[in-house]
Order: sequence, then C-alpha cells, then structure tokens
Amino acid sequence: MLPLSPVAHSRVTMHLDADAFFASVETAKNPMLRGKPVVTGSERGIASSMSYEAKALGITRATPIFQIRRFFPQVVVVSSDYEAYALYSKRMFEIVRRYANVIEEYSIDECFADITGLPEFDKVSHEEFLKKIQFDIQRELNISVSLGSAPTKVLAKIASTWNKPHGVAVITKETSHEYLIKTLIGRVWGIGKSSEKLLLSRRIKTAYDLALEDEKHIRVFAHKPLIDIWHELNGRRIMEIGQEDEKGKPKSISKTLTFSPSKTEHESLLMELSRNVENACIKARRYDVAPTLVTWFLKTSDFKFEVHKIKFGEPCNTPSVIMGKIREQFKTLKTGGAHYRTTGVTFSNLCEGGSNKRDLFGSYEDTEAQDQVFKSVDAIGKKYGRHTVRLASSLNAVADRKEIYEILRTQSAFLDTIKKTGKEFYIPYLGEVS
DNA sequence: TCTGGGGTCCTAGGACCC
DNA sequence: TCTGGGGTCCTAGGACCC
Repeated sequence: MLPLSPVAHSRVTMHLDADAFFASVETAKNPMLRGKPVVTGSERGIASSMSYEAKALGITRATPIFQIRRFFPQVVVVSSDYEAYALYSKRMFEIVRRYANVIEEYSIDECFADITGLPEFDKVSHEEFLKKIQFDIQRELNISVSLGSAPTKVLAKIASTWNKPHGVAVITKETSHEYLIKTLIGRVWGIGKSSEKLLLSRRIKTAYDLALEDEKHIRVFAHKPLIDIWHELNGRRIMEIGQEDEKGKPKSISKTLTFSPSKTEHESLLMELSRNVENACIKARRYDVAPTLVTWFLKTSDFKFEVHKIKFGEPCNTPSVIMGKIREQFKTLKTGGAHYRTTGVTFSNLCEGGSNKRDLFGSYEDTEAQDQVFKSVDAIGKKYGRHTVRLASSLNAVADRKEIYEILRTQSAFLDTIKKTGKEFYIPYLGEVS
C-alpha cells in the first residue's frame, strides 16, 4: 500500500516591502515629523526617499533638493542616516523571523520568506497572518510595511505592491489572473526597458498576456530570465528563496564617486582613486574577503569610460599595494588634459579571508606589519567612526578631517606598528607618519 | 533625464585544447 | 597547410534591480 502523504501544501512565498522606508525611519526617529512631508537625501542634492505626504505634492525620486526647498518650503528635508536605516532594517527582519525561518533579505527594505503551512499552523488565514506581521512591525518600530503572499516570488512582488502603502494581498493560483490582467508588463519584477519594448512589439501588454503565451512560441524570442518570469507568473516556482547561504558575503565590492567640478590633475585623480580603494578595502576586511581582480575606471565629463584591470596572483586587500599598481598603470595613461567627473574601483573574484597572503617570494614584505596596522585602523574606526585614520594618499580627497590626536596619543603601540610600514598614513596634528 | 551609487545574473564570443 | 568537430574557460558587456 502506498503511504499516505501528509497534506501536500503548495508552497507559499511572502514578500515584504517597507513603505517609503528611509522617510519612514526618519519619522520613527522623530515623531514630530509624523504627518508632515519628509524627504531624505539632502547630502546628495536630490531626493532619495519621500514620505507619502511628500509624494502627494508631486515630489519624485531624484527631484533636486533646491527645487523642493524653493517650491515646497513646508517639506522637511533631512540628510540620509544609513546607520539608522540599517538598524531599523535589522529589527524589521528580526520580527519577520519570528514568523518564518526561511527568509531572504533582498535589500535594506525588502525581504522574501517561505511561509508554506505556517498560517494554518497558527490557525489563521494567509491574510490575517500577513496582517499580524504588519501589525507587529508598526507597533514595535513605527514603520509601515506592505506584504503579499503568492505561489512564487514574481507573484508575491505583485501582491505586496497591490495595496501599497500599508497594504496586504494574497494571490493564489485560482485568483492570480485577476491581478495579472491589471498589471502592466513593464511593472513586472525583472522586466526592464528593453524587455518591455520587446514584449510590447509582440502585443504583450500585461502580465496576463505574457502568462498566456505558449511555451514553444515564447522560446522563440525570449531569453532565460524572461522564460523564468513566464513560469513564475504561471505559478511555477523557479526562483528559490536565497538562503543567505554564504553568510551574505558579497561577490564584488565597488566604490565610485562623482565630483563637480570635474578634475584634470593626475595627482588629484589619484587621490580620489585612493579614497575609493581605501573604502573598498575597509568593506573587504569587514567581510573578510580579498579580490584577485581589481578594476578601476575614470569617467570623463562626456561620459566616456577608461577602464583598467589589475590581476593579483594572490588575493590582496591592502590599499597601498593596490594603489601602487594603479599608480603604475596611471603613468601609461594618455589623458591629454581630459576632464573627469567620476572615478571608481571594483573588487571582484573575491576570495574568502585571503588577504595579504605572501606569495612564494615574499613580495609583499611588510604584510605582517600591514595586517597589524589595518586591524588597528578598523578598531579605531569602530570606536570613533569610520575613516578616522586615512591613507595619506587619500588625504586631499577627504572632506572632514577629524581631530584625533587625543585618541592616538593613547595608541602608541599602533603608532609603532605604523612606523614599520613606511609613509602610509596621515594623522592630523602629527602629519604623515613614517 | 543631461545622468548617483552598489549590486547580481546572463550571454555571446574568443582563446585554447583535444 | 588546410580541414572537421567538440568541449571548457574566461571576458566583456548588457540588462535589471534597489
């Protein structure tokens, strides 16, 4: 006799999306802002996030801050506070984890979770289950979120957007067509400009039109990502919930910065690059990874890229070593006085923990001492704020130089180690340490 | 739209090998 | 020297996302 299987639940995916997240956190931090139009991003000069009150005024992402100030003096404009956003994000996901154990933190304000069987376990409907999570987050964090559940990720995305803000929607295989008919093809997660154009040219205007396509036909014109979406719209799960398997280690790390006015002098461009390299290294050390491939680029004021690559035989996340190579390559650059607006650097082929391994001939001689120095730099950064100590080569690219003499006076061991590595750091009041 | 910053995944095509 | 066929690996670049 065949064993009776327990009730086979078809799997259910939940998607949570915070409403106007950055602006919401600002309001949660400062309840005086409740009910007021709030915009974040003043430090960038364009709006990053707007409260719903601000959206109602017609303010959209990337609206210049000076315009907002001029036309809407009642709007509260604040600068971004990423540390607070990260903290609220963490707490928000902790609340979700009370209800689900398989969760993917998709971005700072969004997550997916597998909630198969969970609502029944709690003896509530899916909708009530989502509302409970929403309620907890609202009560404990004063943050409004929208949630949706569905058989697949793509459908769950549609569900969470459905009644935004503070919405809840449950899509099942039986009801999905009602949602798909009303979803324009360009609004589907994963369909960008170019796929939208392709689909519209074939008279596929809604998610429903796409879902109805015949498999043989779709394979004629669609690439894999689009075919995956087609399956998901039909309730067939293709995209798994990412299980934070690698402990969230990044696959690449990049740091870029645009400045105005544009620059022509090599030294000052090198300082910008040095700053990028240094910041990328800080991040690499935080995740305990190191790249074997470093790509750096300059972007001219007419948006032309000049891209260069450096390959390391051994993973390397020592800023001075990387900058040394960049300087070498920089010399061969024929820039002819071009104006540059952006520099950037990307670390890729990241290796686990593999920083500063000596190669066979010990070519990174001072790695032992360097390791020590960076450990101290990170420790000081943790205690007194990032970027308290900088590479001397990034000096002029640093806007605010903190006065840390007092701090360092007590860190004489740190200074001793720095001395072993040569002229690498700039410390206010002491000047370059060599 | 005169264009910020940080990521991931997929594909085509070249290099190289048998 | 030209020919055939097949496989793997790497790279550049596109597309998309928040």
